Amino acid sequence: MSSPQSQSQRMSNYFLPTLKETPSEAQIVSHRLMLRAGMVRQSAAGLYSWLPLGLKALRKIETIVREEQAKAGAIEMLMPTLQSADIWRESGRYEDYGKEMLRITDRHGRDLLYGPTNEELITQIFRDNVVSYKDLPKNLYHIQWKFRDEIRPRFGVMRGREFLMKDGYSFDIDEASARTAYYKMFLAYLRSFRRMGLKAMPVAADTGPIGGDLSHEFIILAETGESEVFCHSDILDLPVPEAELMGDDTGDLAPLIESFTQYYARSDEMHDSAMFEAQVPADKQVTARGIEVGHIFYFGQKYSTAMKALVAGPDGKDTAVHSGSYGIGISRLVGGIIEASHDDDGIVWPWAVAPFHVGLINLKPGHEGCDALCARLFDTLSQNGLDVLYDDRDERAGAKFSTMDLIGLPWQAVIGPRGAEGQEVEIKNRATGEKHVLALDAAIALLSSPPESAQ
RNA sequence: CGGGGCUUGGCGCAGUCUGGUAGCGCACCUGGUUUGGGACCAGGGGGUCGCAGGUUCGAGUCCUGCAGCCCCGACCA
Repeated sequence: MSSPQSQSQRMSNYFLPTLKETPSEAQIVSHRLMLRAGMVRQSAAGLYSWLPLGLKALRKIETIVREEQAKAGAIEMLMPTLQSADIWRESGRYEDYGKEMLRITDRHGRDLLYGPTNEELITQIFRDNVVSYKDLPKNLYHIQWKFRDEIRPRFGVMRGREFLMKDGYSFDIDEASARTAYYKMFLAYLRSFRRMGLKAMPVAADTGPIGGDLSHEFIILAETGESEVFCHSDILDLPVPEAELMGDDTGDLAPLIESFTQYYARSDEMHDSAMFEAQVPADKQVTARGIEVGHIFYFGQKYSTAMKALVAGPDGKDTAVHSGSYGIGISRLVGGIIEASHDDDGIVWPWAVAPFHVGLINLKPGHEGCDALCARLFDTLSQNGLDVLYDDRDERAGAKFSTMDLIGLPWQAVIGPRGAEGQEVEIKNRATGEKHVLALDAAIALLSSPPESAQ
């Protein structure tokens, strides 16, 4: 009964194994809630199966990233999870990477590895297929599972060993145009995180051997964040520039970027307290905890030189391309969003990444009036393109309310015998707890857009 | 990888010190009563007690080895 684009579900047909009690291994709130809400199950240290509800949230985040990458001109592709060790030997990282890299030998005795990142592979693809500056610039990305054999995986999906990441790579003829590529991604990241309902702050990051000012981490603020961040409070309230501001003529992106980078913002590893005190007025100094959800950096000719990714310039001479890489931790974001948005009763999903928009509760399945009104609401919302999770189980009211609060869908629509009588629906805003009793049409109108507080 | 802890039914736990053939709550099944914030009564199903050795008439319990998982630290998207 739902439209093709809607992914509405009846709970009686769904797979949503919720838990009343928290499994003992989960310590932080997002991990606890993801287990209790039936989003993931752990299969081994740092490895998780994504159950239907968790997968839906993951896919929504993925879609936002994909759309914003497209707007910024990046092109999607897909590279394999396993890579040949040969290209890593070429770049010199096979030896350097250490035990974090999972090394595998196939039946022929060839050395493979489960990719922790893809600079080598993309560089190989690039050099084999692009030979002229006329084909530049290019920005290629993929969204793929990675593996890093962390010494100590923890925090659920926030620091698993296997993780879903969007990683993109830009290729430019010189540093100036590479800088433009970097700026575009900087802005695309701000927009992506804002769409997910997050306040993400770009902080200066270590540029390593390359130097320069082109490396930023994007941090979302959450009390349980892994690192401490120090910033000027104004950076938190800067408006995020719209995509329309970014045509192909991007010569003047620098001022936009500077509107962010002019403020002091650093995580603990780069923090300089003397500089902080000097640059930020006391009443604007913010110290908080955050979770890194993205990292962009320019690495120049590091891989292109080592791996001979050369293109002919206008003068006919070969030069190594200038590259940058741009990562977003997609699976980590699921945990990060929950860290940033929950309460004592459960998750509070921002509209854009909620697994379903509306949780519909039938207080009395089998009651003719309730069933009919629920069916009408379910069908209409679904046909309007909304994702509805319909609790049609034969459970007590309290159990349904608790489950719905736990999984945290932005809107709850409750229909019981009382309301069915008058064709009325009780609507609850999950974030604020605010309730309204509305006639069917008014309820449909309200449920069709985000609750204000979730925007 | 250093330090600490844990492993008993799907989940949370007791039982281990002091050896005697496994228990509680939740969940699940059946029947009944309930029915707007995780109900109640009665009955029921489900566990080679992480694995492998050993001691013993007898091991969840004692000994040895191994594995898995969690926490703190160092490291990281």
